[in-house]
Amino acid sequence: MPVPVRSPAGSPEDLRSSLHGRGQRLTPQRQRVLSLFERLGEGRHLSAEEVHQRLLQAEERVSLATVYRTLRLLSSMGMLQELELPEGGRRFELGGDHHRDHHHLVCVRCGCTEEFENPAVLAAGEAAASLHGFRLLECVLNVRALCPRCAQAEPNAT
Amino acid sequence: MPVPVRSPAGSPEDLRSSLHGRGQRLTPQRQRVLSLFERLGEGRHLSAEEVHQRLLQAEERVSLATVYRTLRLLSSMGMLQELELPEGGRRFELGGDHHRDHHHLVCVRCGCTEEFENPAVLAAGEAAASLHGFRLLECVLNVRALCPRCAQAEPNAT
DNA sequence: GTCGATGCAAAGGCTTTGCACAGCC
DNA sequence: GGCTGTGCAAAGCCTTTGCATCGAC
Repeated sequence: MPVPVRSPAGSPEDLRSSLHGRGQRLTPQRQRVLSLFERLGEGRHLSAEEVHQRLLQAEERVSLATVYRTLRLLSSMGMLQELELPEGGRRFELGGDHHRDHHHLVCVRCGCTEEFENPAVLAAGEAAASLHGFRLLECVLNVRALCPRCAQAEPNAT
Repeated sequence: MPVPVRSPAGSPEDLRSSLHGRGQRLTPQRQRVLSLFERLGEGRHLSAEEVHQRLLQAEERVSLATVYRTLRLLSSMGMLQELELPEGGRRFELGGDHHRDHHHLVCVRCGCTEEFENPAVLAAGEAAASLHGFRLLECVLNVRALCPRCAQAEPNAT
């Protein structure tokens, strides 16, 4: 295979060429948002407001409207991924290669989350999709639960 | 009615006693909302707005604010269950016995959904919960996909 | 009769959008 | 230099809340 050294997903060059392919541009704001997620590493979930705040703290001013626009853009490009965690509102994380089979254990009380993987889940999603003639895009398991600390504080089950 | 047999979950008697246990009351509005879901049967997903519209059509007027309050109440009592389908906004469905292992195939384009079950998913959720010391409440797999019709209309992937 | 529930309308988050200006290619 | 992107503020959606009245118990 040619593809020499695949540059890290989301590097400025990657981002630039992906954008140009769509007739769009690489701006400092877009770099800042993506690089924030890269600094944090995979598995960090940020809301739009948190992205905005962290950029402000890093002296990298980006307006909130642009944060929203950029999160949507990067998600549509697959560089970020939107989570489905109603407890905490909309959140985004880095979209790695694992993104089709990438699951969350969420504490419904304090909102803390753990990630895990399990190929059986993707297999179940694929089976269901093929049974109904759907084309699978992504398979997200959310396990709503109580973390050890909250389970202690709230002994009665849902 | 004597009601010798165990009344179906969510019957007026059930609802009344559950409410009274919490110092709350059985009102016509609350009956109307729950009975709407029962008429539709399990596996139907309605937004607050849809509940409101359907009640209006059935000449059972309930204000939208009360619909919201009632959906929240019934969910907290476990008689309804909130779905996590970001594509279509917040939705509710009847909370049956299957609710711990109850999954959705969602078309990201047209929003249509299919339900399926697969014990392997619950097993995966339980494994993850126990690994991290969490107490599992509910296990929801959302398979984001394209339904047959939309897949045809939009041949390119994510 | 009491106290919780309802309806209405107003307020509240969060997110998107219109517009003039800035800046990437 | 053209056309996309940005910032700001205003608008929009969905949901919740304050308050007077109603009605279940």
